[in-house]
Amino acid sequence: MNMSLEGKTRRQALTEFREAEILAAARKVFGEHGFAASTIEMIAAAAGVAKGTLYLYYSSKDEIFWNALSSRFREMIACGKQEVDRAEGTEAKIRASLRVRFEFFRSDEAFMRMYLTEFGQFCGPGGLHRLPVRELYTESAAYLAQVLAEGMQKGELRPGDPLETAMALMELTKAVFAMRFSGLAGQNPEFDGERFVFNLFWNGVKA
Amino acid sequence: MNMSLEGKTRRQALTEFREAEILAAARKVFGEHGFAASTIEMIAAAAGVAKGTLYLYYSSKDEIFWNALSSRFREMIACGKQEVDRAEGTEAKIRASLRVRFEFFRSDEAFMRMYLTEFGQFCGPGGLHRLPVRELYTESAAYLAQVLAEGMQKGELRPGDPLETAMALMELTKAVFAMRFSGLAGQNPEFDGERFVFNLFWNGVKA
DNA sequence: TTCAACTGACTGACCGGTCAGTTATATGAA
DNA sequence: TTCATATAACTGACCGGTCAGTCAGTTGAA
Repeated sequence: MNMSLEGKTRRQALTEFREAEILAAARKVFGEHGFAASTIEMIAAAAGVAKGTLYLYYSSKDEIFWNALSSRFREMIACGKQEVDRAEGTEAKIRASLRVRFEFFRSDEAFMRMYLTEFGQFCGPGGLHRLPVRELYTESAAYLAQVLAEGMQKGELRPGDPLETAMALMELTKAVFAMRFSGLAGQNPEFDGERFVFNLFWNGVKA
Repeated sequence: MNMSLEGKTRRQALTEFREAEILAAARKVFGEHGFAASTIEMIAAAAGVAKGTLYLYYSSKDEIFWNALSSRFREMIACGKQEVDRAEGTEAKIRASLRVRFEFFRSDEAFMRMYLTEFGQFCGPGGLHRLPVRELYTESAAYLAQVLAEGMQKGELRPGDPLETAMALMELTKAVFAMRFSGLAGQNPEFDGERFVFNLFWNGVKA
């Protein structure tokens, strides 16, 4: 974080730093225990502040959750769009999109765990409709769907519903991380999740 | 339910019926609101009994949850195993396994919603490790993994980790239902989820 | 001295689980 | 069949613990 941009006082910079600290703590706690089992006090403790301080920055548990998840998620979407634009050709664009997602998840375990444990929940039929999680999810699928639609148009990909296919790829990625982190599968250190997902998505299982 | 089997009094039959009623109500409520947001009183109301009555049949909210989910899930596993055994050849076995899953989800929306909203959650890193959900999940993947392993052996399928691949298929199935029911995609009535999942899994997206 | 930042004891709502009391059903003697 | 008794099934007010959110008081930088 650049803490000395012109136009920002030391105070403002400290405030932003504190906000980022709180959100990082929130991701850690929410990722470890899930939304319901996480308490405001756990988050405050993880951030090294008192309970009341959180309410100087955010007005509710929901808002902390939403900011913790969406801020990082939006970074991931932006980065994904950029890399996809940079890549040439359908296959390379799909690989780029996968690479960004794997890198974000690998480099920020708290974020990944939070996404794994809570995102599906919130998007699903019983999800917290009070939060615009669905829009975020849709947005992250949309640019990938665009790539797939063009690939289908050109005849490089089998015809099908691009949005549905894009979401399937995202869910496949999620599944691989979920298996790894829940200890259900993918424990072999030689197992390359990114390669596995791409191969399955691109070629299927048939020999 | 056969309520007049020899050896069962009217009482016993009614008791079993009541138990089933409670579990069905539990699936409905848990599926609609998720575990944390569902209260014992909501379930009691849905079952048409008082709060205390639930505790005559089950000893805790956890136990109700576990019975509601696992009883139906085990039926699905048993049915899947049977159909897979009956089918001949790798492709037919995979199709059979998919068909059973789709049929169970389609025929019992409450169960499907409960599975969608809560299963991943419980298996995941932040999951309720106090419940043996993971074992159930592993078991449901294992027989499919067996089929895939044999297919790989025979050279009909690309080589790979069978368990990982089996779980990927299960997650793909889940994803399709989740999209449909969350209204995010797959809304076109002509969209055939079962066909979509099989094609993607079998052939991949590449033309 | 000023005041923004921070604190943590406190409040009120909520909910899982209990249990003393009520109702429904079965039994069997008259 | 009728009534008395026993017991199983059920009820819902209540209890204790938890936790999101508040606010009067404290701290420390400028």
